[in-house]
Amino acid sequence: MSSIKDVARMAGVSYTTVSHVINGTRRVSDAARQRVLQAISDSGYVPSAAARALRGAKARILGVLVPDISNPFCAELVLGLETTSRAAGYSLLLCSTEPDATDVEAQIDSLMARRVDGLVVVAGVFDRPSTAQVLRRAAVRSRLPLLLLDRSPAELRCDVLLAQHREAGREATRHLLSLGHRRIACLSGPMGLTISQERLAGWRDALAEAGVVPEPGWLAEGDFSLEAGHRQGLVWLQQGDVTAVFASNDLMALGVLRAAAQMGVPVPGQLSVVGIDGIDIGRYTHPALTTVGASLRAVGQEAGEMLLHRLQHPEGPPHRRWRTLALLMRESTGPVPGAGT
Amino acid sequence: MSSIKDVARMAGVSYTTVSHVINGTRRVSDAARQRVLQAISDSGYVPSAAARALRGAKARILGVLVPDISNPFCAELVLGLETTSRAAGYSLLLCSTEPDATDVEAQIDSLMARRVDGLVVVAGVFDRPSTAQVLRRAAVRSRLPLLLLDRSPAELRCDVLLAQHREAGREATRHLLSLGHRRIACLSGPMGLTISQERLAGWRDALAEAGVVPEPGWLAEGDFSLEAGHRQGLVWLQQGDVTAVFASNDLMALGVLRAAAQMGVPVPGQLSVVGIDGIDIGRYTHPALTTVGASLRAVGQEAGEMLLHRLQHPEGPPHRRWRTLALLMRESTGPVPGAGT
DNA sequence: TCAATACTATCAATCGGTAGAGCCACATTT
DNA sequence: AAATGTGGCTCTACCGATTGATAGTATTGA
Repeated sequence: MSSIKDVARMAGVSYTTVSHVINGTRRVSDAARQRVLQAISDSGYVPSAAARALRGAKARILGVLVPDISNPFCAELVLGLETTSRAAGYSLLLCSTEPDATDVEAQIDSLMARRVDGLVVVAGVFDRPSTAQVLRRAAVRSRLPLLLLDRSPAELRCDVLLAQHREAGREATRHLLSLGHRRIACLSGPMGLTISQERLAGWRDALAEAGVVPEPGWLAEGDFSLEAGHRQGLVWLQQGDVTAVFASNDLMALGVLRAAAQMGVPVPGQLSVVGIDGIDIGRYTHPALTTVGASLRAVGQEAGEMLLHRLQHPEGPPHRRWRTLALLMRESTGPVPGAGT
Repeated sequence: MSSIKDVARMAGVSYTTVSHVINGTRRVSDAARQRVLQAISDSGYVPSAAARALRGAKARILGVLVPDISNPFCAELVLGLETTSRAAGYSLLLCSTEPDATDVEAQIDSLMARRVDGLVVVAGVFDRPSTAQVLRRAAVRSRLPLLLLDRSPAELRCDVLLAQHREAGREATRHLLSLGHRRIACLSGPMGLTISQERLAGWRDALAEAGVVPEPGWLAEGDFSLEAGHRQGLVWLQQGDVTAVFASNDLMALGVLRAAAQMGVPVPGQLSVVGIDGIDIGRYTHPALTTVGASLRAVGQEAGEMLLHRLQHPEGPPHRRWRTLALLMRESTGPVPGAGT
């Protein structure tokens, strides 16, 4: 790899001059500039980001911590993030922490070592206590700008982009209730995660409002995967005592749809399913997934904008924005069976 | 951010000693070591990767160029890549180039500036002539180890992980033919992409073998998106003159399935659909998608291993591995309608 | 007692850039 | 003619780490 000195030698100038040509930081005669540009183009020279960063400039990298990039929720989010941050000249260092989340701390260390300018952390990642602690320390000690998605820990002063998960869960469940369902199961995400708890609470809220007392078998815990939704969907359908399922995320909801299809249970004729998130593919399944969500690309973009804004204004008060989750009524929910037309 | 000097000051030793403690490069007395470790832990010091990289060490970053991270094909691939590379201590710098692929060169420059140790490039990205040229120059000039997925340009000497796309297209189409289909449409990916061309050629091969002359309306071009599959699916179903669709990737195939569901056309009763790739979600749709593919996580892992191996052995001859695509027969394909039982 | 031999720990050069200070030649002003 | 200004470039210190050379201090043996 050629360095600025090689270029300087080729162009017959000092390497300071090369630097000034590249950065436009000082007047350089046209003759010298031309020779330098020629040398740069001939050698394919690209200034070392490491050296620049070392000299005091920013690294222009954002770290992204998501639980699982193969979950469209994360993937679409990252896409939005990429769009925004690339436009601002930032690159993305991606960490997909699950399922072997044993060494998340090592990943964070590696981000710190690279002196990322900021960090976007998706809720699920933050919910591991050890990870949260490492992040907290990092954010406090090195003033690392942090944008937390869907999580707002009281003890950490950082920007957050939140959603009303409890309300979302409530709305999803209310939607089912309004269709006449009473026996509504909840496939929760991992109980250790705040968003799971909130969405679950929303389900409980809505049932309570309607005077429905959930039976023990109506609640199950999954891990946000297709597989988990599928497995639990089969269980519920075999037992046959719920008419609707509220899944804590879209991927599990799709798994439940699959289970229903596999067992020949018509959706929404015999079973209604609602998810949360709004992943793109939910619009294209059959039946299309009713869900509570919003465009995840837009969320990613907004998250990127918030973080970039913070980089510009490191000292301002923490921002707290809400993303709106709306009921996207599609085809996987319908009137409770036997409601009498 | 604290530096090695701060740590040295806190511990009352020279910063050389701190370095030796961190790296275990030389004997340090227990007393000194303890003080250094304490200072490191107190200050939350993490060595600067930039400074290390500058001093001659590797950056321990791999660049990843994918067309679209929100396509599960890419996302699953990246997940596999992440698993392998993280285990080896490498981080991933992610670039999702589409749809506004205008500044891919800027993205590559930014990767070069960061002196990534290696680069994984997914076929679609390489198929843009200007991008290919930039990559070629970069690979040649700075000996940047490159792993190309699904593309093997004659003029570039680098490692490749290939698949028999033509054979895959042929196999998918043959599968439809073996079910009695004759009127088989092809929803190709962008014609400018090599994989699209190959898969398309496979479709032509199989039709020719069977003595079927494709009609003009049977071929359409999409952009690998759900939306494209959906749109074209509606067109074909409205025209009603094909009994099967071979889609050049799974996402478009899912779009076609959606179109069929929407128009009340039973699959595989009235229409058969086959895709290529093997994305995970294809197993969970209804009907589950018949496709020609393999575990994409495994492909990502293999790609990672190949690239890491290359980093260890920069001088060896280029490797050329084949990933196998196999027909995954699921539920979206069946006998041609009216075949008479 | 002194030299040779470990051990430790420090010094200083270096990587590739950036930027303040300085230098030189020429033009303009008084 | 001397003083001043200015455009164009170079010198050099520095960022944070690594590493070969080196220095200081016990320990050991003769």
